[in-house]
Formats: sequence, C-alpha cells, structure tokens
Amino acid sequence: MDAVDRTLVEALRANGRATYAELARLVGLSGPSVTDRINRLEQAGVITGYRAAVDPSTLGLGVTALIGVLLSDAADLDDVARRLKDVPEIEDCWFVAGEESFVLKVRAGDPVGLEKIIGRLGRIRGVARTRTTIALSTKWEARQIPIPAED
Amino acid sequence: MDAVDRTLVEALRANGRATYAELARLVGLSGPSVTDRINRLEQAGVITGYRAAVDPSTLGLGVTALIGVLLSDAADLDDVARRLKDVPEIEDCWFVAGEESFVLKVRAGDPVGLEKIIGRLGRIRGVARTRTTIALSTKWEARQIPIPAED
DNA sequence: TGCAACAGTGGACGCGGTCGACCGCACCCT
DNA sequence: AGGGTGCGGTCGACCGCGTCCACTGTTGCA
Repeated sequence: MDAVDRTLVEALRANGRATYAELARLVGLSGPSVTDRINRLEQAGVITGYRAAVDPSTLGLGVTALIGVLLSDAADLDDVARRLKDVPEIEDCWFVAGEESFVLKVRAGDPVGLEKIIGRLGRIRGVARTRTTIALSTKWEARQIPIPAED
Repeated sequence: MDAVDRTLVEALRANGRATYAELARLVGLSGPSVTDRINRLEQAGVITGYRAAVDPSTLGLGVTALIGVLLSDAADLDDVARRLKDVPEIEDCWFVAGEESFVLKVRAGDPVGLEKIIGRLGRIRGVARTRTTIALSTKWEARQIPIPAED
C-alpha cells in the first residue's frame, strides 16, 4: 500500500470504470503491473467491489430517513440485527453507543412508505421504540474523503 | 425506464465494471443497444457515476460516527452548509427535520481524530452544539435496496 | 559471489467497445 | 389508406484494451 496504490484507489473511487490503460498512464507504469496491483488491492480487501452510483430519487425513492432503534431490556442483539437485515429498505445499519442501539438509514418512496417501514420495525421482537429523523434534503452523500497519508 | 433498464441498473449496481457484452447477454440485446440505454440512463441522471467500493478501515479510517448539529438562533443555513462542506472528513450530510438541523456521517482514524473533527465543527459560525453518536460496528453500509416496480 | 524472489516490461493474441449504415416498427398527419 | 418521420435495434468492421507469457532488472540473503 504505497503511494502508487493510493493513487490507484483514488482514481477508481472517482471513476470505477477507468480502464487499466488509463490508470497505467496515470501512474506511469505498464498495464500488466497496474492489473497486478489492483488484483492485490482487491484480494487484500481494500477494494471490495465496483458499484454504479444511482440517484435514488430517480428510482422513485425520494424519502431518506435516519431511524434510531431502542431495544427492550433482554433483547438479543444478534437476533435483532438479523431481523433488521430482512427489511430491504434499510440501506445502512450501524450498531451505536448511546441510548439507541442501532441507527438505520432507510429509503422510501413517500411518507406513507416510510410509515410502513417504521411500523414493521416496531413489530420486530426486541425493538422497544424507534425514533425517526427525516432528511429534508441531502446536501451530499458518499463523498470521497481523502486517504490518510500513513497506514 | 422499462424493465430492461431496471435490470441494467441492478446489474451495474452489483458490478460497476460489468462489460457491455455481459450486460447485452444478460438482457438479450445487442451490445450497441445496451450502450445506448446506459448512455441514456447516465444522461437522465439515473446513473450518476461509477465508484470503487473501498473498505475505510483498510485505509486507516476505522472510526465512523454520526454527528447531529444544532444551530444557534439566526444562523444562516446555507452558510453553515458551505462551511460544513469544507470539512473533508464528512462523508454524508443531510439537512433534517427536528431539533438538530444537520446530521453528518464522518470517518476518522481514531477517537483522537474524531475529537478534532468535533472541535472543528463546534467552532463553525452558527453551530451552537453537536451531539455525537459513535458507531461501534457497521452491520452493513450502502446495501442495494430493491428498485420499486413503478416509476 | 551466486541464487532466489519479486516487481515490472514488452509482445502477441483474442475479445470488447465503438461507430456508421441499414432495418423495422409505431405514430402521426393529411 | 398512404407516406413521412423518428426511434430503437441489429449487423459488420476497425481500433484499442485486457490478458497471458517469457524475459529483465533489482534487492536481499546466504
């Protein structure tokens, strides 16, 4: 994971469909050696995949919300996490410190859809209460934050 | 935006480096027509780009936190948003309904790094207070949620 | 000094992306 | 009903890219 690798990762974060030839020109190496490095980055788990970035609102998912999940006493964390995974509208799920045990980011088509999701969450065994925060606008999402110099 | 387009979007969300030939075989069309459709999806703003998915912890960004930002009375929303944008560690920024005006998702290398970010946020003009929730573990992130049938 | 391991280079081959020309269909207007 | 138009798709050809393999140069170590 040297400077060349960091450059490659930056370039692929900006454009996941960059050709190996382009990347080779960018870092001043030959094509095969760039291929080697990227394969190694993938196998090391640095690059976990390549995704098309899609605007959810164009797919009819205009509502974004953050939902805090409070558990009942004696709830099984793993069990709740497993049941949360069955709710397809949850895009992100963090286990957090604080009064709330999980924070979820969900997408819905409209407020009615969001209400249905909240209802489903509340019916999960072990979930005591939810606290929903609606995003009125998304200033930005998934911005590329700089890679720290050291490892 | 018909069923074929949805299939293409799903496929490119799963693998952003899929070749047009693969996609053509998948949907049963010729290469050029798939290229046309994808170009149209890009120009329509459905597909906004292609990104390599990177595991932040392998880059030395092991700490994820959600930070709620409370504003002072008479704070200028746009001005605060602009100053938040200058903080590179903020990966997502939503303007939300509720006592907090913004919710941020930030990444830091360690708790000390997070403390520095919180300090910087608190010094932004118009920011009255912040409330930080640390993610102890990420159950999942950026999961592909299904595309609703209708548009 | 000699050997081994590793990273990179260069060339050759096959496949994929791209472009232009053509086709068929649906829609519309008269 | 007929003709025109535009759109979406196919086909074929050319160029460039990805991939594989053999070779090279360097570093580290015995």
